[in-house]
Amino acid sequence: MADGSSLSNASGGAGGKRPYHHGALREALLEASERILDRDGINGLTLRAAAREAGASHAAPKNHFGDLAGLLSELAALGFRRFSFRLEAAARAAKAPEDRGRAIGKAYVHFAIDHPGLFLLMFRGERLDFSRPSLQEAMDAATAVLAQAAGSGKGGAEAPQALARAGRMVAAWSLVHGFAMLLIDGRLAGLLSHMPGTIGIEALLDEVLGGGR
Amino acid sequence: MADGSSLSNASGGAGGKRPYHHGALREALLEASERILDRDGINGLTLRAAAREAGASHAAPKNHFGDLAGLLSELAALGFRRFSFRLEAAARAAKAPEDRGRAIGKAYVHFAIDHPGLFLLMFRGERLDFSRPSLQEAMDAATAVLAQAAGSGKGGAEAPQALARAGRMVAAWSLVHGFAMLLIDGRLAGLLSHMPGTIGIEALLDEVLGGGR
DNA sequence: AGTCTATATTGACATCGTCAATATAAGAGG
DNA sequence: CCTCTTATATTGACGATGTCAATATAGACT
Repeated sequence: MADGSSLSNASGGAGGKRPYHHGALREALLEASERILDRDGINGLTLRAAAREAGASHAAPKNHFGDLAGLLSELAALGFRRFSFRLEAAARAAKAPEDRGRAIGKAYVHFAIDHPGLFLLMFRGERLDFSRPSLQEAMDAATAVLAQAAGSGKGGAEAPQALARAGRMVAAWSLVHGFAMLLIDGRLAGLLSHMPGTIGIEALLDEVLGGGR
Repeated sequence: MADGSSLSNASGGAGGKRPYHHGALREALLEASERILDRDGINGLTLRAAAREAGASHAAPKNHFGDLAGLLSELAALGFRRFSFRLEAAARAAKAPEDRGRAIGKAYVHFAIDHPGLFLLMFRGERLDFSRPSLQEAMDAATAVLAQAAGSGKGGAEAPQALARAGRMVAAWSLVHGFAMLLIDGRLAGLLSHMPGTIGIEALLDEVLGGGR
């Protein structure tokens, strides 16, 4: 997943003459896009920048993604697949079943911390094209992981029960999502700097996740 | 606040000849920007579009805001001031002190629902210039309202107490912020459509806010 | 009056997304 | 092997955008 060494066969070589056809330009563009996202933020991620970083001409992305929204959507889909993977891994790693929710919540926030640009891209609908099947599928899969995690207690389908279950699930989702968003946007930095001693994000996150226990 | 009639003195008049100097171009640009934000979303809000909508030349905003980030930041500052006002009004309207937190939470989400574009602009740091004093002040004021609302229980300044208090405050903030963000981004639409009967956003929000009681 | 300064316009440039036209390579079918 | 077709990539162009420099205008101040 983090490999990518086998994909770039002609970009940086000393041979100098790139073949007219890249061979795996789609993957190269996605990798370049993620690199740009991490380095320059989402505003630096443009079609032309991605093409440049991948060593292609400025209009090359059109063949593979059609559109800027297409490139961003495929990248977001990739992010959602990784996101699901990490959430599931965290759930599996939790020993006791009652620790699962907390473990998933921590994995949720940690993913946002590790990949802030990607996370923001995934959860900012404006620039994405939700009609893309790959994005739809990846999003649905991630949502399913979250729903399954929060809705562990089995309940009937009657309205009041359903509302209560949905409320618990959305509350848990909102809690971790809001924390991640506020943190990524630097909204908690001032608070943390005013805290005594060496209280960091982890302690605060533990407190936030553990408060409802 | 929603007036603005007295500011546009020469834009749409039948007289036709605009004076070289607008007289209140700064306010006109801000009003035009908010109109564009509501109509076309944040991607449609450009310097030139704002100038166009205000009936000025394409470089006019430079004199008042210097920069695109400047215009967006002033608009965000305006949003934060309105935000604080509504949160405080909600806190005042709450009869019992124990209802205050819930009232502020609902006001928080309602603000996001009423002004999604503005809310996203306010809480997306990428395009803002936080070195602007007006934005800083407006943000700090809003944060103070939230902090005061969540930290009603007075506690000492020792580390463990401070951590617990910060945890409660951040948890409450994260909960409403995450709910607002997910809702605005359409992430809860699928969930709501699958709910039986006529369960709407309000019921779900009540459930989310009441779950911790 | 005259001058100064804030305000607004015009024109230009680099960059961006997107399209049409063209070029190149790879594979299919003879 | 040789054509023909198709997928892939490049080039050039266009309008839109942010930003800057140069210029124009009008109100303020002396």
